[in-house]
Amino acid sequence: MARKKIKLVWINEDARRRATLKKRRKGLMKKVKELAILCDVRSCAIIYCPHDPKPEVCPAIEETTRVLNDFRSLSEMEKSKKMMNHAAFLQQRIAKRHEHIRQYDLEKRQLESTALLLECIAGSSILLLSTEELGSLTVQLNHKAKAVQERINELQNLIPAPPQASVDEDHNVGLHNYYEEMQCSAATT
Amino acid sequence: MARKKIKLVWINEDARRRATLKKRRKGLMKKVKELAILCDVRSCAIIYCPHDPKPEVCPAIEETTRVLNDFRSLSEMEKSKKMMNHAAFLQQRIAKRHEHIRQYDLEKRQLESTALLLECIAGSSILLLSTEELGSLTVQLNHKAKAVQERINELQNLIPAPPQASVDEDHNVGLHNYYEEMQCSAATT
DNA sequence: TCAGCTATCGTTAGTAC
DNA sequence: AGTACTAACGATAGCTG
Repeated sequence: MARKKIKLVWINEDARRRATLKKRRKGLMKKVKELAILCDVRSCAIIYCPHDPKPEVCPAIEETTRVLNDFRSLSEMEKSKKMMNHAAFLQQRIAKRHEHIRQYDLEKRQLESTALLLECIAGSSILLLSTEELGSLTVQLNHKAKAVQERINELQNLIPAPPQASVDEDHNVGLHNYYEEMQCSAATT
Repeated sequence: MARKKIKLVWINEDARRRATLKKRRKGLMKKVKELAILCDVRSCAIIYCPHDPKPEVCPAIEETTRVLNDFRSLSEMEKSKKMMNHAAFLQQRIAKRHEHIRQYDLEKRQLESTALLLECIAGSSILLLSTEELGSLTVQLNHKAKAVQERINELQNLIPAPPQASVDEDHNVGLHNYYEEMQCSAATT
């Protein structure tokens, strides 16, 4: 989009790809925030950077608390205006039933793709999880993760601990680490 | 960004705001996909449109399966090139230990904000969950959801079933439905 | 590696239908 | 409401220090 038009394919050169990622990530996050302000929509973008296994950038944590604080500071009158009464809610539930039915179709399709995802997690480094998919995968991942963690612990006994990392962090490994662990497990079996 | 520069504030006119939302949402999703392709990062954007309480737009479900299918269709040689061997993985783990330590700090901070979120879920309709936050919330939500579901079932007995929705969908309610249910529960207690 | 710098490109606000 | 158009604007690829 600048001095030269680039083709929409994986950038091979490492430096160029990382520069692009940094620039575009910044631009993307800006646009997410702008949209949230301009149109008052809850919006969130998540980008997992490779080789940077931190939970990652997301315009959410600060933004979330800000939005929630705004709601909290609303007057009680404003709040009650936003709250529907009991009867209204029941009627709304009826009107929404057909919506629900459509939604279950979506859930069904998601379960299918979830099965595919789970299959690939064990052997690939390429992952793209949506919020919904993550939710349904969490339980299954936790089971898988336990077995993998045991394997990791076994392997830990085979290598010396590095000088600057004497802290034993292995008793509490977060979900986002499991991708590495699984690759490790996959490579050893 | 066009005929006239607009100030970064909530757009008051309903038609103009909706038009902007539609255009920018499209552009945003395009950029998310581009970034995923150009830099091979897992990326995801979620936008909740007002008055449209459906699970919402996300460039993930089709994209996920597409990306994974691409990976599957890679030759076995290409796959093995992407796989690291056992020893390399162990060395990589050592190098990444300090990364992990930093990560646990972040997790701690996230737990704090999660507590705030959970508090607000019960009483507000304003939600903005990141992937990580959703992951950690799922377990707690499932407990909450069970209690809410029982309440819903009680209420179901007080209203007649609508003609076009005779399907009993209440035995299998997805996570994304719980927001409504909780509002309902909150309004009735 | 990182932070400017711009030419150039992509996005989009307003408009017309 | 939706599409099509286009002038203007913002984002950014490649460069430089």
